[in-house]
Amino acid sequence: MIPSQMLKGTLEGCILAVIGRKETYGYEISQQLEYYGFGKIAEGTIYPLLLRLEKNGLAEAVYRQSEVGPQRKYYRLTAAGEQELALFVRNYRALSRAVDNLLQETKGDAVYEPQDKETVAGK
Amino acid sequence: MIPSQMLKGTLEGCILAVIGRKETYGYEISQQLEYYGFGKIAEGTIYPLLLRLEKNGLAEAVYRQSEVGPQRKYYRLTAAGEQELALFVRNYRALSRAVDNLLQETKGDAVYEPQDKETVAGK
DNA sequence: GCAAACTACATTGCAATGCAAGATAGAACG
DNA sequence: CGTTCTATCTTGCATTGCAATGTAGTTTGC
Repeated sequence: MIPSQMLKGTLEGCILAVIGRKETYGYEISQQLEYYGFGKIAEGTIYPLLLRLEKNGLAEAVYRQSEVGPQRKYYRLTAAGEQELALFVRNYRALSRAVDNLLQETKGDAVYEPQDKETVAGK
Repeated sequence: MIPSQMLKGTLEGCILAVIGRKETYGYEISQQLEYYGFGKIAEGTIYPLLLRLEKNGLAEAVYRQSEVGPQRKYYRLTAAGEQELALFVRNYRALSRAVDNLLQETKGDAVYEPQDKETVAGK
């Protein structure tokens, strides 16, 4: 279920993308991420991340009443947030290409030629 | 060039993939990664990671002489390392699918209906 | 009314990991 | 000898996902 280390750096961008689509709040974001196949992302991950986005000026928030529970804190992207999102997409594509290049050759398992002889040495 | 946070968790798997293709050593791995589009990965990243792989039984190493410089420490995957690599590939694919799902809808910028009624959920 | 369940947000402290900076050392070349 | 390229390693730091925990409003059932 997607190891946490692999989410580092990616999750922030993904949450920017979620917010960028439509104004939304933490609890809903966590449901969205699950829907998209990220698995259950802990609340202890999401809320601090949202606060960080706000603190860094990438998102801004307003409280609104809910008819079904406590107040919700709705986030939307700032201009800086949209730039950051665009940057994330570029970076993610770059990583994705690199990994795909590599794994593609890994599949077949024998693309590189055999190398020179052994000259063993202790380890 | 690919922010460091985004490499977390992914880099280890990629290095497993590089080693899995053919026995190789740290310095060459760094050149391979650059060739594949990962950018320059610091040596302070690669060598500790290789030591960790060895310590965790995912790779094993032998020293060999080089004709052009100091000794090289060649790594190859253990059986456990190959399993770990296979696991990484599965996890990476899962993440990749999730992000692609999300970004795909982000592109057009207006895939979600302007709702405020529930009727919720994904498209 | 009261307990449970769901919604909703937040904080604390920890663990994993990429990286900068710096050290060490062999080989080749002018 | 000094510089450059090859090659490995260590220390300490910053970032960030997450478990654990706390708070609080709303709804439902007894």
